[in-house]
Amino acid sequence: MHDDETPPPRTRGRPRGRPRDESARAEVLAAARVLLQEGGLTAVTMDRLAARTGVGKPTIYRSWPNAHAVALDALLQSAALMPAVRESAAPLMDLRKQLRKIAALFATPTGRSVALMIAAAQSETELAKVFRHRFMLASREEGRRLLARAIEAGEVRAKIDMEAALDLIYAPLFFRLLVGHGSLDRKFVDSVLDHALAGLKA
Amino acid sequence: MHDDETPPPRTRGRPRGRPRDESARAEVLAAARVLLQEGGLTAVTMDRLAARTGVGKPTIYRSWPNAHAVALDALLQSAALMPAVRESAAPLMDLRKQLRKIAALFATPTGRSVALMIAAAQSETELAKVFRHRFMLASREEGRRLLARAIEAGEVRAKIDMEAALDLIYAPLFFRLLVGHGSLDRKFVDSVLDHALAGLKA
Amino acid sequence: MHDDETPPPRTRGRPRGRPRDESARAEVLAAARVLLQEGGLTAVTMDRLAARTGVGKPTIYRSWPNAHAVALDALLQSAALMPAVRESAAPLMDLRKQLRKIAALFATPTGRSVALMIAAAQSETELAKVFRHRFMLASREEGRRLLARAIEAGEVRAKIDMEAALDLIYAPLFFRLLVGHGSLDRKFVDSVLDHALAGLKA
Amino acid sequence: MHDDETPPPRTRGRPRGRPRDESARAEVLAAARVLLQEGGLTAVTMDRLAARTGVGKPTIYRSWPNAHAVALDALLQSAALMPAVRESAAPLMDLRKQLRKIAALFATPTGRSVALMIAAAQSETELAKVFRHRFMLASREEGRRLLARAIEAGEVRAKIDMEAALDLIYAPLFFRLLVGHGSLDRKFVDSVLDHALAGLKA
DNA sequence: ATCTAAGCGAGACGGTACGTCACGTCTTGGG
DNA sequence: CCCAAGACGTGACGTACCGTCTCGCTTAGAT
Repeated sequence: MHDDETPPPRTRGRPRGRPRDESARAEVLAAARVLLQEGGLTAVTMDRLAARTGVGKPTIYRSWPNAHAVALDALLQSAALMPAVRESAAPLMDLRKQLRKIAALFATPTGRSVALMIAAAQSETELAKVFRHRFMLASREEGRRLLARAIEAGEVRAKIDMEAALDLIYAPLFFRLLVGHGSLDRKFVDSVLDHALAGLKA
Repeated sequence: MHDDETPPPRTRGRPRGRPRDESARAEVLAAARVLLQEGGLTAVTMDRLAARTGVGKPTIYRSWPNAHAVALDALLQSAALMPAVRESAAPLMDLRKQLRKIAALFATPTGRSVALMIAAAQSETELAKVFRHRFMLASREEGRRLLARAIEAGEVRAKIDMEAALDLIYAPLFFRLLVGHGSLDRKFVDSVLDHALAGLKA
Repeated sequence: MHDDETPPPRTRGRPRGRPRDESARAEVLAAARVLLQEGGLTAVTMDRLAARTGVGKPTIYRSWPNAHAVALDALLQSAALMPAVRESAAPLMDLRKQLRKIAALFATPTGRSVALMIAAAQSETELAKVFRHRFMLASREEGRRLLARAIEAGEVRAKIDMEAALDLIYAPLFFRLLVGHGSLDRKFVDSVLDHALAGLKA
Repeated sequence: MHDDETPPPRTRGRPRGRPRDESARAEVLAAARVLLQEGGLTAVTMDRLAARTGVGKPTIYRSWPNAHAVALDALLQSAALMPAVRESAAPLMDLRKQLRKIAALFATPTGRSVALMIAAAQSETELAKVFRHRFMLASREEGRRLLARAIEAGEVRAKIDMEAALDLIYAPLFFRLLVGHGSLDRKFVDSVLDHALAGLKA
């Protein structure tokens, strides 16, 4: 997924040469997941990944540019991250459900990894962008759709600053995850959304 | 500031022996500031600090537990960070002014350092707590006071969830700083505040 | 030349399958020669040979057991190495001419490669033996014939230790090549031969 | 001995800072000696030296520029290499004794290491020069003195080309060591010397 | 006027991880 | 059945920092 080599636009045919060993990639990602849990992001080192999996270091470097990239990929593969919400006829309720799911995810050990990842993603790499879009903005985009539908339904007034509104709703979640100054439970999520919507309603 | 050494309970008199060289501490912090700007947080290493300042590594370790601590201290010393706002008779305007100041700070190169610091502060050290309280929560506490005064003044209704409201207002700033998906200008700040207050007003 | 594969005892007909591409062998040897000049023996690596020639690594391994073998082969192909001396009626003069030729060869860049090759040939491989016989002992054998003829002609006394005498004459050349403590010019060659023959003459 | 740092001409006082741990250096050299015997020069790698001795790799690099340098140093420390011959009243006999000693040394496993070292010393480093002078030329210089005394004593005629004569005597030893085409026993040494001296005698 | 404890710079120490290179082998699809 | 391409596990390379330690030298209060 974070392969550093842009495949040539070979319209047909395999790319020649021995294909990469996908099982090796999978093993590396699995090991990265274990290491993430055991010791956090800093525990995910190339040397350890290679030692645990029996995969050679150059092989890992062929698929990822550095150890953080592996960790990120491992995190992204963690299933059901930021899962899409089934959209019903009540967009604001869908929004609430989505926020609750995110909060629940952040409350698990994975949440800690995500926070560390946000931290590591500060360096301006392509990787960082991928992470931000996949993790921090994907839900926000889904929220944009839901909010638009709420406007159509007349549940939210049309004249809002969509970007500001979205940050208003999603930022508090990440803020609490990063700062840890308060709980990330359903009550908090509902309260945030209630206060935000109070200013958005028709 | 982050000195790890509990001062001996010597009730009076100097502690015997050669006193610490305060000028060395200052030089180290200055060098840390330069390194932060030059190459970000990862550029602040003990070896480089020692080499640039001519201060011995053990001397630095006497005052800080690790390189990140020095960087944090350097950042904290950056004057006028999160400056207190002079409180006027219009608390909501004071709040707006404060948010604008924060946004302005985040838009400078220092903002980038702050973001990196937030990242580094993810590890659960005493240091991280200091940083979070000093940087991320100090303004929020000031906001709490302002909001309380606005309630007294009848500009905001009394029945609000203060914690949620505060996150609603402050989180978007940090969110944009960390994710960088949008500008951190006055327009954004005002819009966020307007939408938030719309749900809070009496 | 160093092909490790015994040709199948197929008495007639082509050996089945795609025949080896002889042009590939030539390209590899040419690339090896270039690399030898550019960076010496250590610059001749399989990866580089394959990359420069567009020949697959396994293909190279089919013809040579390792990179040094290719370099040696390239060196051996350098034409006119240790050329046979046309034998005249004056065997001692022929000997002198041969030594001068060797010294002249050693004084060229090729000489440096030969020295490196001698070095590399220290490991006890079949390759090393080939190199030693082809490079270091071939001339010595020619010298043996010349010396024998000189004995027949009465120019050298019969009672000599032929092996010792040959080393006496040829060793100094290689010694200077390897150690580089003195020039390898005609004057040196003549002087060595004069002193050696002084003890061998009838 | 091959320390890469020229000590400042500090006439008095220690060089500041923690002094190097000489016991670590000794351990490394000992390990190098073992590795040399076990697997020859190529077995002496930094990783193995570090692993066997418990000395950190950077520490080894502080004292030697690369693994070959360690091996060379280990070899040079091998006591009694190219030992000085006690000079008697019979310089030609002293010479003979010296040559026999060298041949005896070359016949031991150490001889093989020396040959490998000569090989490795082909690259033009400072190390190579040290090795050549210490190993290959030291005895030759001793021979120069002995030959000079033999001339004084009238045992060898005055009009000889000293450089050529020395190579005539010493080169065959190294030649046989490197090429291995014949034994390096006392008989060979004596025969070489006899034939060489036959052309040098008064 | 000593004595003595602590801080000072310098820099070596054992470690860990880095990212790269070359090795020699293996595995593809295509010729 | 050979070919190129190229991925594979191995293992060494030389470097950067880490946080600790050991030096000989101030420095300055306590004796």
